Amino acid sequence: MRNKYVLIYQEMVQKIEKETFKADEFLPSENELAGQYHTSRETIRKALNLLAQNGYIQKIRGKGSTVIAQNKFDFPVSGLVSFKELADKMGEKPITTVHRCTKINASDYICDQLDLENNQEVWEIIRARSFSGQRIILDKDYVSLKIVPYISEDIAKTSIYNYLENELGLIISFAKKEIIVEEPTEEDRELLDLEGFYNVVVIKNYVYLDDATLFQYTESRHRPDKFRFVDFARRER
Amino acid sequence: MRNKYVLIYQEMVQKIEKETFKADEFLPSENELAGQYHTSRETIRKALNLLAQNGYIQKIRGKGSTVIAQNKFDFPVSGLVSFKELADKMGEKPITTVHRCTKINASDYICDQLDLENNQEVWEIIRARSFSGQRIILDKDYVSLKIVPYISEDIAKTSIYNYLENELGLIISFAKKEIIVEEPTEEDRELLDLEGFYNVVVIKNYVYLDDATLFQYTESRHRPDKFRFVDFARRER
DNA sequence: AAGTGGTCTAGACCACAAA
DNA sequence: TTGTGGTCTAGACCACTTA
Repeated sequence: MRNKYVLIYQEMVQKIEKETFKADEFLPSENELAGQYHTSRETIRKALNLLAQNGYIQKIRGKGSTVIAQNKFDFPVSGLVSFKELADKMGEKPITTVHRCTKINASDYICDQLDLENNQEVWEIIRARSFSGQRIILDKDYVSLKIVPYISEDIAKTSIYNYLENELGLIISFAKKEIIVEEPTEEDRELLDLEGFYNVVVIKNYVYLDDATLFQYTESRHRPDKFRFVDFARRER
Repeated sequence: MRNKYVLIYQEMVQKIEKETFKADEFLPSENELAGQYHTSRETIRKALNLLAQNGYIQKIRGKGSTVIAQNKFDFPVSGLVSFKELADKMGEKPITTVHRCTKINASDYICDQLDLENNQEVWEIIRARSFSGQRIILDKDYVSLKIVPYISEDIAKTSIYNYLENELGLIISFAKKEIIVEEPTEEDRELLDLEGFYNVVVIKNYVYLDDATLFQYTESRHRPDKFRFVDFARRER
């Protein structure tokens, strides 16, 4: 049994997506919902705040909470998502090729990115992702050996996140992300089908655990025509 | 006098940025803070949740709330920011050139983006942004005439957001944003110093008011070497 | 066992919108 | 005036960490 407010949130997401609650209509008031769910108003408010944060509703003081149209984007991904989760949402079946999955002494650049002492050991995992025969994305992962003592090529082939969370019991909590555009490296040209494109989109991802330790640095290098980033943002007051 | 929890949040942000609370150290417990601020624990928790959402702290059950290092990015902008606010943060002084600021009948494409009936009137504002003599960004704004009856070239030259919020009293609430990479158009080549770059980064922005009405569509077209997007994201449960 | 953060409650008062 | 969402309180119980 999960938290009440999360359950209410999930149920309301369902209702919005199935259009039991339609776009531009008002939800029942907080007091009504509190009655319907046999709970207190503050608990309802926690659920509604989750809906607002994730772009499902807009709360309007004195009036009520109105449902925001979802159609503008078919692909409402913002935040921290593994490649596999993301591909699932897009309904595409990518093929992963593992080019490297070995322990190395971290280069100066990687030490810097992962806040490590010089020459500490890390896992280096390099994988290409293909969609309909085209190699579109190059993922380069670096994970501290202290936190993850072992990774196999098989794991790299399926889902590292699944292994870390379900097998090792690590809890991934937040990430800092940077998106820039770069010239392709030799490695990009070799491992991707760049088809004459002169740039790659690079997503640098710094991933942190539950206890706020930085444990993974990832570069996801995309062919520019296949890159898309979608975000929902509330204005800071 | 603002809300108590916002005041507490702001005060704690100050303390984190001035390193009264240092990275990797724990904050006082929620009960202690409630005592210090002469308030209830739930109010302290609202302030701490704001800090967590914005990447200042990580809460760890059973232990406490630890301060997250800020240094990883000098430019922690995520979300909805006008060009001018953004340039201010970067400490650069851009020059704005207004190429167009006129009423037009919206094209099919613009009607589609703004959810308008055919041929409704909108403001079209096209502006180039120069940094140290280089024209780097092309901003194309479309605003429904129904909501904003008048915009002058002078306003376009300074800050439209300032005009909308402070003069017209509109309250901008949230935005949906999409980032993609495109080939430059003729217009891009004409109005930007592309310096041989073969791509532009396009940020499509759908801006909504307080009452959840869509009122503005903006395309911000960047030279790829000058584009950078930074995000902080918590993993969805 | 003691201290921490996470959830939930029942009630109060406020600011705002609409009739 | 009524109903809405926004804030705040004081207290309860729980799950987890550490000693």
